[in-house]
Amino acid sequence: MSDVAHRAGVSAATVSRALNNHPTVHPELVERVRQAATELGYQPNRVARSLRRRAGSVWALVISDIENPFFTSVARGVEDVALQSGYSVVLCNTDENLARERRYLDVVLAEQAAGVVIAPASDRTDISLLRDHGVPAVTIDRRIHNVDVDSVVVDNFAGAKRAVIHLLEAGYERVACISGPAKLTTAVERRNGYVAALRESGRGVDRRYIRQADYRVEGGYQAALELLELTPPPDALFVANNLMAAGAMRALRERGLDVPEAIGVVGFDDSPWAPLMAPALTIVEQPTYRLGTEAARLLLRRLRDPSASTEAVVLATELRVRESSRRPRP
Amino acid sequence: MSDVAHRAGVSAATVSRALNNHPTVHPELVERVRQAATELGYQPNRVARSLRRRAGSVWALVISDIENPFFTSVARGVEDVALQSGYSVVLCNTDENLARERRYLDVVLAEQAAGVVIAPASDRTDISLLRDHGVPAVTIDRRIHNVDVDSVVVDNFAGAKRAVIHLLEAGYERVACISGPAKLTTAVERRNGYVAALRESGRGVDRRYIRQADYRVEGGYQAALELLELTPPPDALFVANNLMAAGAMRALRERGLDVPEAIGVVGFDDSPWAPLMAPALTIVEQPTYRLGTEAARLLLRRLRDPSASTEAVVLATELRVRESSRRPRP
DNA sequence: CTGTTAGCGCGTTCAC
DNA sequence: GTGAACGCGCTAACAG
Repeated sequence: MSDVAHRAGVSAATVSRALNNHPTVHPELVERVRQAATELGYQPNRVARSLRRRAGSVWALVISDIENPFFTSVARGVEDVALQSGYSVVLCNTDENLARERRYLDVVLAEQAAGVVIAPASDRTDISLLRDHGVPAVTIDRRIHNVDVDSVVVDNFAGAKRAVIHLLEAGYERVACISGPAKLTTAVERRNGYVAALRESGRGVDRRYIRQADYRVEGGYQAALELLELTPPPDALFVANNLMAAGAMRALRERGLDVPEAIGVVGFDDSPWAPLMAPALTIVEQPTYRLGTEAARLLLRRLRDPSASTEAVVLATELRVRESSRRPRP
Repeated sequence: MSDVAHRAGVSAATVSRALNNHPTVHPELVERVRQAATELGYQPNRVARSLRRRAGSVWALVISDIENPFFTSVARGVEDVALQSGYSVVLCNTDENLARERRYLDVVLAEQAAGVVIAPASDRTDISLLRDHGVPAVTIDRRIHNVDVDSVVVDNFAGAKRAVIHLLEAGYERVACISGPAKLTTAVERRNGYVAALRESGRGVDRRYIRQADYRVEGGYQAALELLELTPPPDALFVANNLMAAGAMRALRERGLDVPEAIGVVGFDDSPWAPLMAPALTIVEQPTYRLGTEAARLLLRRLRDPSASTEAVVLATELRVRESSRRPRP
């Protein structure tokens, strides 16, 4: 930096101001500094900058399962608006593991990230650490209890309810539910939507038909097998996430059950392979990319005005009917 | 830090030495310092540490398509061994875009990453920047031309050749190839394997049967449609990556072509949905997780001994025969 | 509008 | 074996 200053015939402070678009610096000097900087191939040392400014220029996107296309799409959304605003974003994968999540939050803090977008691994994930250190955070997908924080989620309850009503209207009688971990708000909200749909249609709720799995392929597979052992077995499945839906479909195929004739299936959240499966899977579609851009927007807003009141965005879902829920009328 | 020093009745320098396991510090003092540190909840400021040490403790994993499960699995591998060695790893997604890749490399440099594992977006990606600044790098999946760097790849040539021989042995006559971007070594190596298999079997190579797509779903879809327009159309497809294979299968389904009866298909690289498709897709399996752990191993080695001679690891692939290539004998 | 000065929080020389 | 002093590269105060 002092080389640049020397070459431009100014002081280091002016180099700093020029390169950071400080308004009070003479245009001609800005030009000279820019010139000298490019000639010398000068790149500001962001670590030193972070140390001094006490805030870096990268966002951390903390997600809970990098293998789920849901998060990859969200990531695209966050990234696109971050880059536009001069921030870079790096991904941290927690694997739904609280210890790993904690570790990454420490790293984020110690590395002085400018902000954090996080899909909490639990409804009690502690983000107070972040706030205590002045690092703004936005939660996505899942909620945290009793914490006042900017957030973006989808309307899981309505989406799930709509899906189950769709199955009932198609003529299925015994709809079962494969839900997710109780520590995730998405799982309980989707289960609640399932229950509400049954109630409103005047049916009772058989708790044996509700299985709690882990949002992973294998979990969905196991849960589906267990449900099929019941008497009478369900004739439709509402599966609360995309990965488990894939597992459930495999279970049905192995058991030789025809979908949608013998059993109907609706998943929650789309995936690249859902339309390719045989039969193509009906799902509740989430605006994943938009989830990311909204989160980024909230983070940007908070960065500009730390004292703004918190905002909670709720996005709508949409039922995408394909083949797996089209029961032939008797 | 000075608080800790004060509480432990020592100087800041001793705190630093104690916390970094410097051998020359008295065991009793180490204990006092540790005590004081935990009591005060002291966490070293990693930014300041990076500035001083001129190297941080996070690795950057620069990948080219976060939506491809191939990379997510590799990421797991890298992460698992990095965490074990006290490093954290963050992901950067380049989208096969050279400008974005360049930008992330600048960020990585400026943020003083301890090391980089990168799947280059092109065979001419410029790694020299990293080396000039003393940041060790390991390339994975794709090679870079004319650069001496630690690398981990799979044997694409052999894998592709094996796949095509499998199709020929199954009785298919006119095998076409959907390859990837010419700037990626994986694409040309897989295409070469395809050509070699045809040659060795005494067949000619019809260049019209070779299509170059972009490693994405839509590209595979389009390429397959084009191939089907040919006269005579191919009766088998070797598709050089998993995403394009999904697109190709969709094209075949739309055209009403039965797989594997009317046309056989083999993909390269597995995916969660490949076994779920109808018919289940035959693929060349890559040791993705191992790719990640090997890359991490090389990086660790280089970190410990910067002057070690470079190592190039080549991992074997394995043909996983499922349904899409099982041609019924006439 | 620009230059000078003084740290940001550490790790590393030197003396002792 | 330990402490004092210095500097990593940058930016925020202040003074001019």
